Amino acid sequence: MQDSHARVYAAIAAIPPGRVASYGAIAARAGLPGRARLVGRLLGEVPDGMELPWFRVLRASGEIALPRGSRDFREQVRRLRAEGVEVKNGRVALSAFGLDANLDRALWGM
DNA sequence: ATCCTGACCACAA
DNA sequence: GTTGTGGCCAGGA
Repeated sequence: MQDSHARVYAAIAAIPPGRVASYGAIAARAGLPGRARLVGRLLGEVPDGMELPWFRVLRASGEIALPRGSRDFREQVRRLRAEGVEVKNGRVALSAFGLDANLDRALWGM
């Protein structure tokens, strides 16, 4: 396993229950700014058994990244709501539940 | 080596 | 809301 992969997993594992973070924010917290796609790729390869709060990772827009109506999509909504995160129309308000709502902008913007 | 794809992101129209 | 553009880069063909 690559060191970068381990750091991404650690960053995801560090999201507290009831909160969410974007792919970009996770990458940044893993010391890999600008590598949001790596996070997405890794999440697609998470083995069923692995203990990881993958459902707390959303797009920068707050949308769930999975296809609407897919089994995993519904699973993600269910698990988020189970810990108090409001999901409206496949989306979460990062301003209310996001860990670093402004981090993405700070990294790429300006 | 190249080309294409993708649980991404921001910015400008 | 919607493109489109450019950036990122691992994996597979």
